[in-house]
Amino acid sequence: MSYAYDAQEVESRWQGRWAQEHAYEVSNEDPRPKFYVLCMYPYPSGAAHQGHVRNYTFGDLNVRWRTMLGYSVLSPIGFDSFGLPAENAAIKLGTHPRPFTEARIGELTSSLERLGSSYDWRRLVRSHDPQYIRFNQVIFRKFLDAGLAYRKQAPVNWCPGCNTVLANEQVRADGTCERSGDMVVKKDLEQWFFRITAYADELLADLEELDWPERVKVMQRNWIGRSEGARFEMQVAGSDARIEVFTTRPDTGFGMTFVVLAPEHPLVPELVTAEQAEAVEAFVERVRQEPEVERQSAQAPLDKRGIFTGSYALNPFNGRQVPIYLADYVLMGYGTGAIMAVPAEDQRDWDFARAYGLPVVRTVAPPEGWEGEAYTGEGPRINSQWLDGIEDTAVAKARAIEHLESKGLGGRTVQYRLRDWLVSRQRYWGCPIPVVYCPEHGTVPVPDDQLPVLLPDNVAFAPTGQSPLRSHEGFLLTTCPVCGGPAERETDTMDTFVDSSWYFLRFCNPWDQDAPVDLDGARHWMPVDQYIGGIEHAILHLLYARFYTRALADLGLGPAEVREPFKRLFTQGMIRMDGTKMSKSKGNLIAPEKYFDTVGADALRVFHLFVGPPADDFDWTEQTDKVIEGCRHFLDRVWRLATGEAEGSEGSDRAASPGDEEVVKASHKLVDRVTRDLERWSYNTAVAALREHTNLLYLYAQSAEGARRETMAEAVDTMLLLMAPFAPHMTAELWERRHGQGARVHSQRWPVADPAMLAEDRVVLVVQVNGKLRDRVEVSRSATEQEVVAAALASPKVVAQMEGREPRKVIARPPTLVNLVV
RNA sequence: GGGCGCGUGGUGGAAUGGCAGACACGGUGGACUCAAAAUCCAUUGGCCGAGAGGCCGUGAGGGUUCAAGUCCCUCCGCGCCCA
Repeated sequence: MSYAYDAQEVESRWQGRWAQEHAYEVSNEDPRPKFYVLCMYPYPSGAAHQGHVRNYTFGDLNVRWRTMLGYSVLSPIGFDSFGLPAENAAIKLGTHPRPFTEARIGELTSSLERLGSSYDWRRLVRSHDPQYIRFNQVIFRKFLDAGLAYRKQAPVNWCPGCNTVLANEQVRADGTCERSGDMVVKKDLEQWFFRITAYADELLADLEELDWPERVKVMQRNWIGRSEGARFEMQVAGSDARIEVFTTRPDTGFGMTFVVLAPEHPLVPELVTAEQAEAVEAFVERVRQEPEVERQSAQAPLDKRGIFTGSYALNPFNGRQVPIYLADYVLMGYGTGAIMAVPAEDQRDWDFARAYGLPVVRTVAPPEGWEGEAYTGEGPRINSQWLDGIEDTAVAKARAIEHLESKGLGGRTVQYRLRDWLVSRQRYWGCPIPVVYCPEHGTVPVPDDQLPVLLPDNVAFAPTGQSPLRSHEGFLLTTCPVCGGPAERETDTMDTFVDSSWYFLRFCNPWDQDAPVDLDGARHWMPVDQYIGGIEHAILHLLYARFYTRALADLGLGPAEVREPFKRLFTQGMIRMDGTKMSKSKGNLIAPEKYFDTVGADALRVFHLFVGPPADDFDWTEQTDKVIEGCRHFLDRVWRLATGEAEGSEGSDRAASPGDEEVVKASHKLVDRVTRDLERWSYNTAVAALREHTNLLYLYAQSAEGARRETMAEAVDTMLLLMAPFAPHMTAELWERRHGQGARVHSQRWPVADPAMLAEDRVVLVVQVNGKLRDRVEVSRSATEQEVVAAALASPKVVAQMEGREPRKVIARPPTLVNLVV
């Protein structure tokens, strides 16, 4: 393979210059309009993989383009450097997570630099830095003071593989850990939570105004899961006990023919009759062993999944006694842990009723000829006394709620699926939770002047189910900040999603020593104007960050007006191989280094931009290397044009001709096309336009009259400007060679197309007969309806198709289309 | 089961309701070369035809429209999210 230029030499030289010239360092006092571009900061797993390359190429393109548009662009980078992989590696290799992590950061940094990414490296933030730990802990303490952080005993998701608790979001739909793949089990433990549910309504409502992919908004909406309904109490027959239930369909209350409780429900012992005691106990014990997902996935036959308690409740609508059952699919953690079962209008209740021979009473009349089972649609109420005949479900719901309120049994309520965020982890490599337990004073936060609480280095990493910090006495044993008496430190660390929930605020002024977030800096730069990352963070990270930004604003730790962190979000597609995501654990990573060493970073960048829509997944195949070669080939063609190496590309100083004019017009069209494509994130078509234009310039250079020197020079300069965000090294080199020492393509203004040059005098008129293309005729741009129809009818091909018939109808869209209907 | 998205040449993909397949990868042919590589040029959806040209064609079927890859309905397949 022989190339037109030495990519390695050119690229490393320009990377050196950009660093030396501080090209992408920005000041908070910069008077230009601001633009904040951010790629989700990476977990440092070592050298970059193609997913990183894609992500950071998109980011860098935006940074360089926005800069050329005249913005003061904030482009920071950091590392999400706490987390399990480093600790697992430490256990496996006998090293310490810190040097391990820092070595991986070094490798990833090198990859990012070799890619040509432009960052303000002075603003680097790493989650494991003592300063970052300190501010993480300051925020935690403020949350604690404000009641946003609290500790409680809770059944939690425990991953036996990772030896730690997981957040709901980290458990996959099949009940396995998203990290290790082990089956997650339930454990009752004392855990720390953040009260994200306090913001549920706001997090839901504010999604509306975000310029985010609709798909991501839908996922967040579903995750928050707001449902309006009623909460009410039911009396247990022959007892003082009351069962509280939540339902979204209070209007179907007359159809409640039984009640179902979660097996863990605290009233269970009280409700179970002597005859049923043994069977219920066995049932409850069995359910306790089942993972939550299996309980909900409805695989096992239903008649094995529930049991009668022997007791009855009173239906508050009609006063009838209904049996009380337990079933594994009712969960204590959601709602009240008890449901009113209406088999006629709920399919799962229907199935349960069938399995246990329970009655079904329809309260909404299904349409004529309904042969289905449960009916959840609209229809007049029946069998419902004072609700009978009402067709509007909303009205019926309101009446039912009024009834409950008037009887003092309950009322309207809003229920969320969203749970509070469980943030404690029984692992070492994370931010310590800054709390001390004193026998006298209980839970005491570590005062600010004693922060940060840092991780000790000399710990044993054997996974025991307890944090390694627990066995480190020097860390564990401390004194109470209040009384000075002996006390123990909290040994759990924070979920790493805590670290990534506010790093974008820290970037605004990472030099501030006094507070996590500098209010002036955040006011200047926030919100992030363009956030770029993977769809896999659609729920977790993005929701937590939105919560954090609001909580910080409310506590005065962030600017009050900054409540949404990410104005615009772009979620890039994944790189896949053989149908699965590329990842280190699957061993199918393709390192970019081999491409840096051969075709160069610019070619790899152009490849990622060219190969398909940025939002779509891409399958890496055996053919991919060929496509990357092709991108290098394209760059070589541009290089040869720009250096005069391509045949005829220098041009001659002849007088201007109509052919030159066409080239000038094509350049203006190119500016227009590429600019619009960048605005709509259509990088693949932008590259296609650039390649098309290159092909055109080659033909121009080799045309009979030859290229005109000035015309060619302008056309090539325009190309270089447009390509500067795509292939920064090559364009920087060519620009300097063409414009002299010190000339910088990335400091130029982005070109603007002259609208007058976009309009052609002559256009192609498409002539259809009965909607089928029959001919193309050239007409004037200003051709009238009469003129285009006349031109169409004059075409010999059209005359042949018409076979002497008169058009029955003529559709004319001058000057581009005529359709003759016969 | 529910919701959302997607099905276009051998391959990746393009196409504000108005010329389907831009731009590439691969293939074929040519120029250059002793030869090859590299480079440059041409050609490349299928079928029929010597050619001019014609017919068919965007997962399947139907509909709306002068005109449908694009809008609507049904079905099939794939993916994602929630169950």
